[in-house]
Amino acid sequence: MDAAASLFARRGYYNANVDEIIQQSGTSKGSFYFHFPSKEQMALGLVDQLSDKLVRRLERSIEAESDPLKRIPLAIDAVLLTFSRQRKLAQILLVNIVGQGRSMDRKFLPIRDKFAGLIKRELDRAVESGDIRAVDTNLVSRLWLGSLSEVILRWLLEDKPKPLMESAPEVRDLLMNGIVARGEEAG
Amino acid sequence: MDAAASLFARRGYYNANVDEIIQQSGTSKGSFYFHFPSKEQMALGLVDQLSDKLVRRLERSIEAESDPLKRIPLAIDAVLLTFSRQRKLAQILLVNIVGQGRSMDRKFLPIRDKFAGLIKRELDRAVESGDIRAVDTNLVSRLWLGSLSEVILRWLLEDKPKPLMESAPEVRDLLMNGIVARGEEAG
DNA sequence: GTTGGTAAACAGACCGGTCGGTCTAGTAGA
DNA sequence: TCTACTAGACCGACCGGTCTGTTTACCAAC
Repeated sequence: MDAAASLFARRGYYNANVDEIIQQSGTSKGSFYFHFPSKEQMALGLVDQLSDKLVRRLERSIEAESDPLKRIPLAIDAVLLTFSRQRKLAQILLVNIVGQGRSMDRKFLPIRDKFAGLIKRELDRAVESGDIRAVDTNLVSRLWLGSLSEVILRWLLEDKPKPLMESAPEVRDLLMNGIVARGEEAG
Repeated sequence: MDAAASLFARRGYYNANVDEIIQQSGTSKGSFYFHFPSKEQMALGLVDQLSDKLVRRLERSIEAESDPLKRIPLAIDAVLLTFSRQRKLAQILLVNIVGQGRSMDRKFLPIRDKFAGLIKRELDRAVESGDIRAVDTNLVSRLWLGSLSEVILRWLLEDKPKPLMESAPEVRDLLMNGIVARGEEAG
């Protein structure tokens, strides 16, 4: 029951025990283990599903725009906006996906690839069209992924976080600034 | 026994049980709980200690240089070099510090501040001296922290990671490029 | 130098709670 | 009556933390 993803979001993988998940979703142990082989597999599946949904959402948010140099900031905004409206999603996809022990972390690695891949594809488009410098898009996509993760992570964990969207313009500009072709300007 | 920090590095906080830590360090339960009030406090203390040591190390690596525009890349290199030589340290400080449940994560937040603070101080120097644009150093320090974390995290988790230092020059340039004053050039 | 006393430090058996996961007994629908 | 699914009591392993000693270090008194 995906509704019980809240638990993973609120307490992390290890602290969200199956009994609670069951209780929260109004079902039972028997039911849970009929549908999922194990807690681990269930978590893996959940994360997979959530990340797919997010990637699709981001792609949809930029499909209307064809200018690579506009698509990228659009996507950045979409990421920040989506997470700022869905803390749970952010918590799971950015925080609770790391630090669960080597083997778990490894299994979660492909998730990060999905996002990095999305960024990379956009960067590649922009490079091809000559709008940005011929950077190592693979590397840049990771730098960006890390940057965005960190900003959002702070927002999630801080006591009195200022609205995430307030930083959006600056984040966008700073990231773009690092890669736009000399002579051009971001924004 | 800090020698048993290896366990945290290898298995993560929740999977490193006290019995193993004890066994690995050749001591006993009684001894452990004589020195530390709890597993949690011990982990917190360990992380604190490790991060302090790293910060000092980084500061030492740039103290000889006074030109802000040279100090920064120097620090970036030092970070990558240190971690590439000490996987354990990286694993603990970058991976196992997140996703341990909300309360734990919150307690670990100050650690990230230490690093972000270090970056910020250097950026501030560079802004003051006019070497870089008047960016929001607070935000940039976080973007950079995230970028570096992500790059190192991949390197830690990937199967056949290429040497971390190979990416160093490019990471350095990309980060610098985003902030140097127009007309100047990084590196 | 030996004794005795004290407290810091260590050892490891043990406990109590927790938590994935299983198992048997159902129930609903066809 | 057969199958898909649900219920929830139960189990066994695990694991932080405690408890009861025992050792070690140090020091004072004789």
